[in-house]
Amino acid sequence: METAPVVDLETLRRNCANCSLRQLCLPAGIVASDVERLDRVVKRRKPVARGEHLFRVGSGAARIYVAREGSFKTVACSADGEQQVIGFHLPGELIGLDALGHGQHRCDAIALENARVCEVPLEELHHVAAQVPGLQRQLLRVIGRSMGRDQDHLEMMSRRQANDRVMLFLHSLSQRFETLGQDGSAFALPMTREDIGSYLGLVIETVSRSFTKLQDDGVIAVRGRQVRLLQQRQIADAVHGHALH
Amino acid sequence: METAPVVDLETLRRNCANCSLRQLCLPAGIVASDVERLDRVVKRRKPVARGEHLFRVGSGAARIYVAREGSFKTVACSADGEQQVIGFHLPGELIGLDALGHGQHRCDAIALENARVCEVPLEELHHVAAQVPGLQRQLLRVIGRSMGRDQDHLEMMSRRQANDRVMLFLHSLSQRFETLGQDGSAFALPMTREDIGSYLGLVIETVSRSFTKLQDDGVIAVRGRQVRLLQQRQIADAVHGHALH
DNA sequence: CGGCTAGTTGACAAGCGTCAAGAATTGTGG
DNA sequence: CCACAATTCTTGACGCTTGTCAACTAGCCG
Repeated sequence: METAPVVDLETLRRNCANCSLRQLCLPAGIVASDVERLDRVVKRRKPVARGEHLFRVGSGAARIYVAREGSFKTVACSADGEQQVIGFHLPGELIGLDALGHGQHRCDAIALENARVCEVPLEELHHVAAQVPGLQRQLLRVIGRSMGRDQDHLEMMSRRQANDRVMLFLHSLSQRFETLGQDGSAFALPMTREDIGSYLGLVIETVSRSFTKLQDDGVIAVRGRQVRLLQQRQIADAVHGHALH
Repeated sequence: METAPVVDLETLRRNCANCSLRQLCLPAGIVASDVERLDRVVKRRKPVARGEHLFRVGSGAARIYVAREGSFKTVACSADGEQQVIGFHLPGELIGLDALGHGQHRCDAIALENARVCEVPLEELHHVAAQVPGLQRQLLRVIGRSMGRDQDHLEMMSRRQANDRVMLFLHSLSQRFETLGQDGSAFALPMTREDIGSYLGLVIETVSRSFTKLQDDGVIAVRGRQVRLLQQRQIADAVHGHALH
């Protein structure tokens, strides 16, 4: 058996240049020869099993991660052990930016399903970015998009009605799935109701009741983690602040 | 009268190298000669009057700003005109990062008092950062700190009790004033109760009641916008999640 | 002095958290 | 492949916090 070709294929498939997410990720808008330079500093990591930590609060942050397959949650922990989900990370989205400010992670990152990540050492990224003009710009762009998702999250939290929060949440997920080229009107939630509740500042019972209410109103169809958005119009209206009664 | 020396003094005072905020801002950790290169691309702007907009939703973002004197709020607007304060910006803190993702501002920035800002054109900043190794790192650091404040905000919003939100808010402000070398235990709020309410997801009446309650409990002393933190210990406990009854 | 905005306080009710029980789904070992 | 356990999720009843509405007070500036 010839193993060499298999290794080559594997390597090729794992290159930034051949990655299906490259348009969303750091290589976007960078010429091929420069992508290769970026590629050399990116480490492809072993799969992360469901429930496994990618990093923990307090650990130093010499690198940032990109979800490659599967999704993650980031969880901030109070001193008393109370936890709060502060972000979900779908493929192509950055993980670990929370440590940029003071060099230590402020949250745990946990895989919601069996997943893979790319690992980018910050020091080497800086080195390449100094030489590749587009990379620095693209880095700020993906960081900016990450901040945009955080702002979306904040806008969910600012809604007083649980139903509105849940609708905004579903809308946001829908958009992100569509960005990934997937169906934004029907998808499987990668997280539990508990995670959703923590993320939205609601208890699990309220999340459950909201799903039921939205289904009764014909806005969505839910069965377990499978969700279908039936009245995207009504959801979009809620997103833009028009009251829904 | 010799006007020339006056101009020189003015210019000197306004340089990054002589700025009292330089340790918190982009020049931190950069050697003098490189600070000068940064300095050349930074534009010192006219004062921004209280209530005046620094930028508006939808406007393109070729630059980022640093509050220099006075503070700002950023306000996200739903389509129906409902507004939500998503951030406060004290001197030394960045404003305008919300446009990094898609090139358009997602919020209005409004001066809370008569203020001044420094204006940094992004394109030229990239140019300098590519040549000054420390600047790129420092840029990510200040962006990271900005994200850290956003995370603090999220943690306020995730508290269920209005009192906890207000205490976390006061604690956060206190820390930020101390970072500026000011007294963190007694300060003047630059924003209205309405702004605080919007920022914390509470109505103005609830904010008012929380202030009164905290004062009755001897945790703080409030008189209008003047606040004094009396039991920092109790506030710190609330921050770390220990219940306060 | 008078008008305006900002802030405070009270009464009431609605929405959500809490507690409790049960149903549905997933995982595991025989 | 089934049975059983462990999660995960749903539903109901009840009470409390907070939003809503309203009236009033305190500052501020012309």
